[in-house]
Amino acid sequence: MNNVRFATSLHILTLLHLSGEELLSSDHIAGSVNINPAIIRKEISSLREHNLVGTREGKGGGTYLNKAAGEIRLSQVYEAVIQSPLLGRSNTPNPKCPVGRQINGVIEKLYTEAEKAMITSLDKITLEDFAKDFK
Amino acid sequence: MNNVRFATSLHILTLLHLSGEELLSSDHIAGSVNINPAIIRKEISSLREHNLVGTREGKGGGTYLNKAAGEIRLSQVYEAVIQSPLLGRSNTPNPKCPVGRQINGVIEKLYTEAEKAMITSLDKITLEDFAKDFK
DNA sequence: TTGTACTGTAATAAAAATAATTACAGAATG
DNA sequence: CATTCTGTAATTATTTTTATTACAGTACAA
Repeated sequence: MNNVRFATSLHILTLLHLSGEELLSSDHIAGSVNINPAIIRKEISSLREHNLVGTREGKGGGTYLNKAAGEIRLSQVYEAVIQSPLLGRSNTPNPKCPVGRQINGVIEKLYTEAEKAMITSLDKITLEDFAKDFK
Repeated sequence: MNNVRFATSLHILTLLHLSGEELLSSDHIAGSVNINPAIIRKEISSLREHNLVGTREGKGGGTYLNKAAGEIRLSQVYEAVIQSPLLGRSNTPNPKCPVGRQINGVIEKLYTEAEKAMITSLDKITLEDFAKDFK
């Protein structure tokens, strides 16, 4: 996962949490994250698909947390954002070689285990916990 | 880490392990992984810096495991290969925003924890264990 | 009922990361 | 000293990721 999406989503969610009831516009969020509002809206789109946030369109619209911060686990944020295997891609090895033929299966099993360990650690942390580190 | 390096290194090490005492050339390995020999040599270079393998130059040369497969933990392979944060990069947020100002620190702490959980799971598996899945 | 301020989304372009290729000097062998 | 390897750098190509632009659609509120 060599991108910035997880960090961006955490940033968005933190802002929403700390802003209480107030809806935040993508422009406002973009100003804090320091990236383009269209990217923020796209990211929010993923978060919304995972029911972590809701949005209201039109004038005065914006985004809000769809559940209490204590109910949002960082593992859910990870799930909303992940698109490629945590530990990287695979090769397309030579099927004529016994190792080449089997390695992707073996690697996938390994990666699944390792990712699970990571997700378990994220699962213990809620957005509320995360936000407590901001003074 | 959206690249293929971990998979490549695992492949290399598995071949070396299963080939016993025999030195393997980068050409031979490249044939099984199905990538360019120069990339294999570069990858081997990292593994060698981490003392996982040794190489002999010149005619008849090649690469060999530098320790017993049971002594090589997959966490070490990960360390040899990792170059960017497991969970992705950070933004360069707006320092005028309280959240923007602090978030990279908070994220780093989180990422470190999550990565540690993942590494712990890799640490339990040796190359020997890994290779047992090949029939 | 119309102007304004939002979102959603797609299309495109730009930048960055990754992988592949090529080349060649140097090492060890026989 | 020809051959077969490695090490490494330079270059190019490819893929991924991010940024930009544009505009239709929604909702509010005057």
